[in-house]
Amino acid sequence: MRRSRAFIPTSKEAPSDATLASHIYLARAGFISQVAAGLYNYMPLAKRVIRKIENVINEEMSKVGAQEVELSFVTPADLWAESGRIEKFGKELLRFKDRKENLFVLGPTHEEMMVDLVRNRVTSYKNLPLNLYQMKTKFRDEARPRFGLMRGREFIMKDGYSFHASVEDLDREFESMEQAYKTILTRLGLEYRVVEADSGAIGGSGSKELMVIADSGEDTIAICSSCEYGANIEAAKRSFNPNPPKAPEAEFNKFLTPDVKSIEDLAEFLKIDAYYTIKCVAKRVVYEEESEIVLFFLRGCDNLQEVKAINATDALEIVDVSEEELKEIGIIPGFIGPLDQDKAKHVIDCELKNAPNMVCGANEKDYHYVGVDMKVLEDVAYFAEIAEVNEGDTCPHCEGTLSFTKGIEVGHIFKLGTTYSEALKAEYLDENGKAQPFVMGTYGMGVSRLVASVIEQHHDEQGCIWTKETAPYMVNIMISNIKNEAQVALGESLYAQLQEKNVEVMLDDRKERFGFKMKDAELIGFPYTIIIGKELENGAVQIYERKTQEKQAVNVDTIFEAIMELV
RNA sequence: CGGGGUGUAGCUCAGUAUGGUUAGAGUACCUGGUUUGGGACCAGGGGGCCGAAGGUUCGAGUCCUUUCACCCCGACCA
Repeated sequence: MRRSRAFIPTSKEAPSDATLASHIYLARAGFISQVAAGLYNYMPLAKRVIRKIENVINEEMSKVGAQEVELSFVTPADLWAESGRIEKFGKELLRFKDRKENLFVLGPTHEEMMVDLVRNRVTSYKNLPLNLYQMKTKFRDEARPRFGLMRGREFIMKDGYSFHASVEDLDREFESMEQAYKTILTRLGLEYRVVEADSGAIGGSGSKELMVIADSGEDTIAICSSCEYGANIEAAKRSFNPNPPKAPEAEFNKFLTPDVKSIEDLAEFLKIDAYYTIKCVAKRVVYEEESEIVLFFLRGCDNLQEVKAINATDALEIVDVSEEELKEIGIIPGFIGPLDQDKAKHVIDCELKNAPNMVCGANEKDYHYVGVDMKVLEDVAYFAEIAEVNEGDTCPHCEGTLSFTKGIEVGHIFKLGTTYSEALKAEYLDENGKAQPFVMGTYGMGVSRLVASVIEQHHDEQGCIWTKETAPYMVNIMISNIKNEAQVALGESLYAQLQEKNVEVMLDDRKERFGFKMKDAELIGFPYTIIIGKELENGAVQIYERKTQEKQAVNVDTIFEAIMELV
């Protein structure tokens, strides 16, 4: 492409609202332009990057036997009613009626559509397994889209779905897809981590997220210092503390603790470690039809993990509750304890099961119990994992310690089991001629989010630094002075030669000054720029590598071979 | 969905407290000239329903009411 003809509106100024590097540079370098909240136009450069990422995905998918399809973007609302997700998704589903008053939704994901496509067409175990996927625009009417391509309402996702006759076969496919996804991210030049994730409302027996490591990531992940373990903080586990602080020794006793309400005060007042205190987090737990106050008890040194709390209570959501609401039902904030607690339902963190030497509220103003042995509640209370892991906690799989880092969720793979096939009555006949629901897996990867992720990981103050597999053009040929005939002649000849070799090449033939064109090339982020300039008189040109910002002199006679070596 | 903020030239923003010539700057764009190794300079030029609708006033970018959009924090997010 000739730069003079290219539609690449670069700008010195970033959009006023852009905060992320990927948003700023993709906008400034003329890749994307915003249309409305969470909606972006992809301009030629972005389109090329997207296509390159899609090609990598396609190649890896075809290696593992997945087949590409494309389902319609507009989906009948009936299907969503059939699976029950029309309520679950709520306002995120963009709904509308056609001229015949039929209700449709723009597809936010395609489980229902894919099951509908396969049911009654694949009817025998002999035709399983089957793995179908598509690259498709998705639409989710998010409450708060943000961060450019990172969290748009409209975005491109690769979504794949597999169908199996057994859980074992699903496990095999899941493993194969995890490997394929890892290969894809490695090829794209991304540093990532595969982590265990919360399966959430979609259910299923397992899910893993592929996280691109970046400070700007919206997810917190816990990773082990010595083994491969990594997990989203929503799902992260830990081992019991192998070296707990020294336990306070006391006979079971009600103890006067005037005005001591917080865990810090309590630990200070009794001169004990917060590890031996029991904290209560009161929340309102919301179900489909009703809501109620639930008391969550955990160690004073821990915090409630809301996703775990939701899973433990089967709730739709959990919201804060005021002290007044607690007093109304006879609960005394600051002195809430699990013993003889009959005012509200409660959930106790599983680590407190059988824990001795604890201190907790006595459900009476200004009193705490000391010397509590939680064993007394062993058979009567509901224990569940509700505590959030802390940095420094012990890995659940080895002796290592956990630390936190931020990640961008670019992939999520699920073992769905039969959730959707049962809901949508999608069945096949097994060896005995008996109808069985498909065992399913689903595998998502955010294509447009990957575009942003590459830049989050690969940029500097000058702009984008594309990796080889993602670059919109591999080589930029810069003619420093367009009035110099020798420079133009060499530029044109190299341009033709590289095109001949199918190298993706840009020829900067604009009538601009050297500095302007360099800044532009750096902002866009071509991996290599061939600078044809003053040194041409002495038979030399330069190769500028974007990543290192180094210029290397090359003899004119060998420049073609030199650049072919690099690309 | 709660809290906050912003809408003026393609883009980034002044101007709005206290209403008053023809609404400004930088940048981008067009013309001409100079310049040609780090977003260069000089001269000239085009570009605006001041988010929208009502209202107050002799007069509204500026005051009042309504509304829409976008952004930020949080909640939410297979």
